[in-house]
Amino acid sequence: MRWNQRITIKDLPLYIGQTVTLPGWIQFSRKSSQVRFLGFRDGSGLIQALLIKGETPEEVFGLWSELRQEASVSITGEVAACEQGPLGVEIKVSHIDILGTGGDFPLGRKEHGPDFLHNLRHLWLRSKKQVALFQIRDQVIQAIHEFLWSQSFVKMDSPILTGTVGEDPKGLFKLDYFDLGPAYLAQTGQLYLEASIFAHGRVFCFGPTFRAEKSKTRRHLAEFWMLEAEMAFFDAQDNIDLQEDLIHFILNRVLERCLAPLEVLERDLAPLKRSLEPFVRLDYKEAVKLLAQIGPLLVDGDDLGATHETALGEHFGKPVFVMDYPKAVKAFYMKEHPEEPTRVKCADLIAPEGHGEIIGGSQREEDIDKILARLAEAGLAPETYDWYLDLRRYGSVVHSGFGIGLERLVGWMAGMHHIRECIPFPRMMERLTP
RNA sequence: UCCCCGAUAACUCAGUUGGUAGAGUAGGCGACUGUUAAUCGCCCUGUCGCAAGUUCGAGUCUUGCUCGGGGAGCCA
Repeated sequence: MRWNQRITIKDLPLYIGQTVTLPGWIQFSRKSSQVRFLGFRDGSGLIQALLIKGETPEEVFGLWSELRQEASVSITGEVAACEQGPLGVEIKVSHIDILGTGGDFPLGRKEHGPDFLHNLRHLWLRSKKQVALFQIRDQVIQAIHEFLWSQSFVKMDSPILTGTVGEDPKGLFKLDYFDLGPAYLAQTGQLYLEASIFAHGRVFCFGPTFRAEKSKTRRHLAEFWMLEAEMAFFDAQDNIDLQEDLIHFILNRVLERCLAPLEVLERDLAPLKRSLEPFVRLDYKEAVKLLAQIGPLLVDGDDLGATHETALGEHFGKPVFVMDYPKAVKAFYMKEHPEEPTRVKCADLIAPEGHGEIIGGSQREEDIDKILARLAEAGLAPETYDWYLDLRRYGSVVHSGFGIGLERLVGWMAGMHHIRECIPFPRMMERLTP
């Protein structure tokens, strides 16, 4: 049988009354005197398999002691309708082949601490909630690609090894690169995307990003996946409109296709549905005024901290764009505000429920002299950016872009407290294995 | 880098004024006619993170170290 003709668990509702053979793993087992139950998983779904005394052959019934959690087995049996379970079917076992034994699987069905779970991440991924979480992550990734490709974006992968320092000379992972001295793991693909818009108009990249910051919070990882998009002839307003449409598209997709995984994770859907409304758009100065009333106080000119973000998210109960920050707290490539030269045309999107900033974006400065001045202020060597400055020398245009932290986005939608669970193998300050 | 908290059975934790450790879960055996974290009975499980100090005596008090958790800053 060809691979694509195999029967898997998700197909079983179509096979009621028929006998099928399925390979998979035992998720759990329970028994009473007359009936024994196996939770059986094959990657496409989870189903309950029954061994019934007097009905199931004795030699199969006698295999019980070997049918331990995470043993791999091939099960043959008749598919029957049943009330319980998401698929509404179960399988009455007539034969079992043991493929691989289970042993004492270290993860039980009870509570475990984060350190223990992360040390066993390679096994933890098999558990029900983790399976649900990565189904959601996968849908988010698919939705991002679908939306952007449907809007004429071209995927232009950016380099991971880079010699140019992106924005922050600190916080970079450094390594030796042949005879050329130090190389760095990319913190952003933005400058490369800016180069690409002149060829393709609208581009994006989506890949791992590395930050050597010694961050120990539930919102930070040393390695995370970032979607970055860059658009020619988009001003700050267009940029925000696009971001809002993209997030709405992803959210609709998750609410359409991920209801079962969201239920497994016990995600309250009300805040997600509320986020289908238009997002709040708040000028930085309005944010300062609002925070003066609702607290915590934000000093005019300072960057927002985590507590400010949480307060704004709680106040509105849906995502909030905070726009046009002070120039001093933002990167050199952001476009100077035409009316207020102390500010830049940027926006961060803050997710509700304490999930913090999930998008950072801006219109880019297209005036080469202003960029040179900003580089000098920041103490960055202009010759390092010579190729980037070429983009302003040859056909410079209005353009904008943004970056989305995938794990933060997934963490918000799935309602995860900590984003370290939202990536298969998290890389943090004190954790490099598995 | 800074602040706070923690480390006791395979896991999650309790452990009183300092007197050599206990529960639940997991595991083993048994019971139970359909279980959903099943339930019930019995049994098993210890370098109390490491090192030093105080003391007749330290899981408990002191110091140092290691590891972990939460938060800040930075950012996505």
